[in-house]
Amino acid sequence: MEAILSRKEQIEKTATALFKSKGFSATSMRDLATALGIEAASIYSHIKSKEEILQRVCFKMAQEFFEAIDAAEAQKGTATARLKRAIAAHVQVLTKNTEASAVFLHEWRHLSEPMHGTYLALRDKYEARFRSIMQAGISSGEFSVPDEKFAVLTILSGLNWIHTWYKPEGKMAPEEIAENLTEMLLNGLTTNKQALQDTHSHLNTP
Amino acid sequence: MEAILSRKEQIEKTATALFKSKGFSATSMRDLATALGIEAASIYSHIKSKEEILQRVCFKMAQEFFEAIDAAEAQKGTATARLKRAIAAHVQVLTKNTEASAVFLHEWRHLSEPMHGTYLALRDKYEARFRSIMQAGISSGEFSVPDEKFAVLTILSGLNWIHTWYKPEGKMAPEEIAENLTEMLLNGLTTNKQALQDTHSHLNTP
DNA sequence: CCTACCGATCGGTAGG
DNA sequence: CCTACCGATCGGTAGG
Repeated sequence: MEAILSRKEQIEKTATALFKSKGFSATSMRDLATALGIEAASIYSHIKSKEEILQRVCFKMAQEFFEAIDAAEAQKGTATARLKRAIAAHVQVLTKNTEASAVFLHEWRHLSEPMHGTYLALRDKYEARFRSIMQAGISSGEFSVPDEKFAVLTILSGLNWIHTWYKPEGKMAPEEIAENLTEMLLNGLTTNKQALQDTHSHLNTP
Repeated sequence: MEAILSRKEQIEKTATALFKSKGFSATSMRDLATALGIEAASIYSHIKSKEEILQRVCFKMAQEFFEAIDAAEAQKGTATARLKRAIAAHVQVLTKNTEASAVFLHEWRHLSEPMHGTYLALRDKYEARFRSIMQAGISSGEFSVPDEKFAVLTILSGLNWIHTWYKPEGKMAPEEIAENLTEMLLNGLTTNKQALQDTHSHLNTP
């Protein structure tokens, strides 16, 4: 199951690991060359620039996320079911590519124009997919939420920290992570929905 | 209400804004000097090194977060009430210092040892405060959660994206943000807790 | 893929 | 706070 990587793919993979751990700007082409066991100048036989690597990683991951949500939304169902599938799909992509996901989520701001703008537009398009599920759930009465955009961003931020700790050999499988997150985000922490009212009770106190 | 800033404070404030927007590594002392209207060499009359600025920002914010949670936990109450206050306190600190918060949350990895280790230890201590509230809530039956550490990190990640969009002049006030987040995290999205069961129904289907 | 090298820029210091 | 400057390192190119 070990894929044979072309030199270009090796460069991308090694660079992704370095970009994640040191950040794009703090990673030099000499760092990358050393990690690959070659000279810095040799890298340029395979790629045009340092930024090209970042572009490839960012847009490859964008594509993966879109393909995953396309698959998740291919089946119909209640908004709840669709949201659950979208979350699971997102978690699958994140856990399958933790390093590339970290770069995708944190290093994109080092893209120069027009790629920087393209990235932001794609991100908004992706978030819009979640927003439309959210709207459907609000219309159908499945969801009750203060602000739909706010809710979507809270959900996504609840998903996007996974790459910071997920390890394939860890005790939690991707499906389990997705299930736990869905449970928390859809049903909340409290055992009964009245519990929160307690914190407002002082309003009724003389 | 405009505080008069010492030159050192001006340097820190300007550097914080640059570190947030460009990242620590991509911000040069010449960038900082230009933003301040002085020469790069002059900065060193006030600070010892570029990293010293980062250290000061990171540990000043750490202190603010601890002071806030100390205040939030000074009053007793149910775990639900304490969690709600801890969330509100965290949101207050985040919204009052969006730029410093961004640096605190994203640029700390550029700290060198031993500060890097100190930072991580402080972060764990802070998370432990939330974990202990979570444990109390589980013991008392207020909370039902798959994994307590997982739940805490999901909550914090749901809070820590706020700095990316919050504007003091925006339509949502910090208290409102805290309330919306608490509502979402404690009660979830769904109008009734049975809704999620629908997505499991295929298990019972022949 | 390497040697040899480029101009630019980096964080920081000396000395006033 | 400035001028003048340091050695180190940067991303990248020429030419093989």
